[in-house]
Amino acid sequence: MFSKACEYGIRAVVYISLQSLDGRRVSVSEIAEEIDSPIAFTAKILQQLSRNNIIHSVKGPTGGFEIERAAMDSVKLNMIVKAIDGDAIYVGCGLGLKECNAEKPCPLHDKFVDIRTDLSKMLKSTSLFELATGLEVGLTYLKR
Amino acid sequence: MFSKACEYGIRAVVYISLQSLDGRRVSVSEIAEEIDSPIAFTAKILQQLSRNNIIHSVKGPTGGFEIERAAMDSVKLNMIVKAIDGDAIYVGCGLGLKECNAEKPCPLHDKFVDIRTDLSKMLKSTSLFELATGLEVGLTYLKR
DNA sequence: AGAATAAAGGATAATTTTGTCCTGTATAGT
DNA sequence: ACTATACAGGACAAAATTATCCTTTATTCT
Repeated sequence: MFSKACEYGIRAVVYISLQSLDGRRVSVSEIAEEIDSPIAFTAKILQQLSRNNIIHSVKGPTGGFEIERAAMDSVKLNMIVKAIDGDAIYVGCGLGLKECNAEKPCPLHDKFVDIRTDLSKMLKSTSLFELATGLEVGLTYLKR
Repeated sequence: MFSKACEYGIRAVVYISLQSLDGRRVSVSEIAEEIDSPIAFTAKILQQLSRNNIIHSVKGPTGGFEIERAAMDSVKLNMIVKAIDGDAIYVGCGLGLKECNAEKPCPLHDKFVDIRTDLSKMLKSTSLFELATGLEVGLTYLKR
């Protein structure tokens, strides 16, 4: 569904959110450790997210990644997916046709639209804060 | 969502179904031409589908691929997806965790289960016949 | 039997995705 | 100013996916 990069990205951002709720800035190595992801690859993904203003990075000692409390509400999953995987998941045809739309639909078009609308709604309505608090309360997990 | 291989596979099988409804057996080159896919790669995928008894292949002159009328009803999309992409799409965690289930869910687990249940239902209930007849009537398209 | 046709299958290549390593740059603390 | 820390970014490597080519096998038709 999502690329590996996107999976790591979401996990990383949720972990950063969780720590930012405690006022803690976190380093790439801590993130990679906690979400069980390859460290250098994770660093690349965090760069992308930082460039897209989804997370905030601070260089130097005591530096690391953080995310403002307000951003945890305003940043939804779809923004993270879009920053990493682009909008292929929203736009592309399920059967890979270049030209596929209501006028000239592929055999799966209508059924796909339904699924994708649901997925899209879910991603657009799920905030980082929601995901981070689930973790905080111990309802959900990020590792393994 | 699906791999390229799977996209080609579905398109190919739908095209074969359409032609089989007319009693026509089709060659790899005709299929690749009609669904706009790389011919040799398509051949590999058809091999897989043939080994999985989803389509029937006949060697030699007048040979090619075909699918029985009864199979068009019994073969659902999920069987094709499974034959090509395996069951990762049904089983795996949305965030890539190895261990993710109702006991120890990832932050997205519940929301993902919903989406995937819908996708799964759709694939399990969509037959080749249904897709092929949509094409036949000119409601849907396979190319471009 | 021989020639032509079409799938099967092995080997290999190109591309994309995933992943690593190393140098540069900013910053905090002494 | 110096040193240590941590992100930024470029170059490179490995693995997976996508794609091609060529030989073999089965079958039909003459």
